Amino acid sequence: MSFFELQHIDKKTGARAGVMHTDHGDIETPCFMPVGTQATVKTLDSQDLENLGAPIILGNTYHLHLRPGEDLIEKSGGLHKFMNWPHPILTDSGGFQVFSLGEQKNKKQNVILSDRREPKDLDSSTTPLRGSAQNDKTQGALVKITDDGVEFRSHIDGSKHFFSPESAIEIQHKLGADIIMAFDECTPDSADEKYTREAMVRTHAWAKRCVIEHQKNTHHDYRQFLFGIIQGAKHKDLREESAKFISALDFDGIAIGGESIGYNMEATTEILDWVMPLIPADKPHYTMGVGLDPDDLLKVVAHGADMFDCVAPTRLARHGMVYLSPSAGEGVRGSGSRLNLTNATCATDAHPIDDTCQCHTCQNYSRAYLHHLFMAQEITGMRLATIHNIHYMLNLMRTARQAILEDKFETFLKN
RNA sequence: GUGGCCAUAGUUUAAUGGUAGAACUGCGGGUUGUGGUCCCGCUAGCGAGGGUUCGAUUCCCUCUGGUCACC
Repeated sequence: MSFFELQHIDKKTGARAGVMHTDHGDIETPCFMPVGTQATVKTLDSQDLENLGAPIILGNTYHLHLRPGEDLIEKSGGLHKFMNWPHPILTDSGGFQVFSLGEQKNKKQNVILSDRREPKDLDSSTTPLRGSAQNDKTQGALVKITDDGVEFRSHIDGSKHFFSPESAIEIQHKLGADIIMAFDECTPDSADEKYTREAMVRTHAWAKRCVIEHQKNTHHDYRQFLFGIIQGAKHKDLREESAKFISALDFDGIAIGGESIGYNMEATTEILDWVMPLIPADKPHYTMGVGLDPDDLLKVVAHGADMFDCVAPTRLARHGMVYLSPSAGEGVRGSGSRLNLTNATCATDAHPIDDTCQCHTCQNYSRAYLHHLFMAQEITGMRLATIHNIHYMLNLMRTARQAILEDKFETFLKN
């Protein structure tokens, strides 16, 4: 059986419904993938995820390599057995951390290398990303990027580490996820075109090396699928070149990465318009980092995306922010598409978060109770809010998929 | 009972003879291929009374409350 099966394309919008077949189960698309960086979707355990019906979750190579280490996880029987999750898993390669940890360091040092809101022209080609080290004792640590790979410092203890395309794939083989990602470099949008091209060419060379390394995989008796990642920032010519290059390699799926993807939705949909016609239709399309707002999922689905992940539903939940469906009227309060449970108005509100929601949290608990848990900083509040937000995203995708199968996705978008 | 010291925002505190600054809390906003991290706004204060002074949160007196020492 082939890995990906494209089942239907919505006649009006082009939105796709399909299914990915893995040896740990099928994943119906479009699908939202909850992020479980350190072998756990924060505050939840595998039983919670089972109850939510999560088809697949993410893990992160960077974090798991640093702690507890891929060797221990392999000895434990792989990620699935280690975390007692028998269903599909995807691991990110760690390439994004080069970008994101560099960003965090920059903020700590008040060095503006890349301002996401108002991009500025910077000479990034000669300025290595300042990296790692939330620990200021390791101040001055740099992420060094060469054609060989990336040298970086651990955010845990400041120790030096090195990722190459080969080692990133080898680590992911040991971790044992069903879907693994090529090692890429995510360039800031503020980088100039010269540097962005250099990074893209490097990412392409790394992609080829990842494919070669992946062919040596002998770690498991089940299949691991490898996805390539398109880069090129906001440059149309680079994006098109990258889409063609990555599509020509022997990848099982195609991802679209970059700083804008998921953050700037206008740019995201424009980039998808550029690259989608160049990507094979018989492979799944993964937009990395999309899902800050539930509507964002629908926007990229309408542009041909099949899978996406975002930390927003879980991170927002831990800060008391929960999603509200458009139909959550009926005496409930909340502005826009989400509600802050820590708001004083929730203190005496006997309603659930969302009267129309079928999740465990909304079926059993009031806003007043959840407000209390957050004000008292009780960890159960985070868990219950996380359950709600994950349910919201998964449910949104289930209903979207149904609409696509019935050629009703356009009207679905309007409601 | 006597003597000393103290009293500034809900809390802990800073400065000042020309109407007070911060931290935490509180209220609200933000959040990318995850830091339960972090960031940004806002609200909120001179214990009471009297005196000196053009003007007192500041100097003086009394009261009230707290605190320490001694008896």
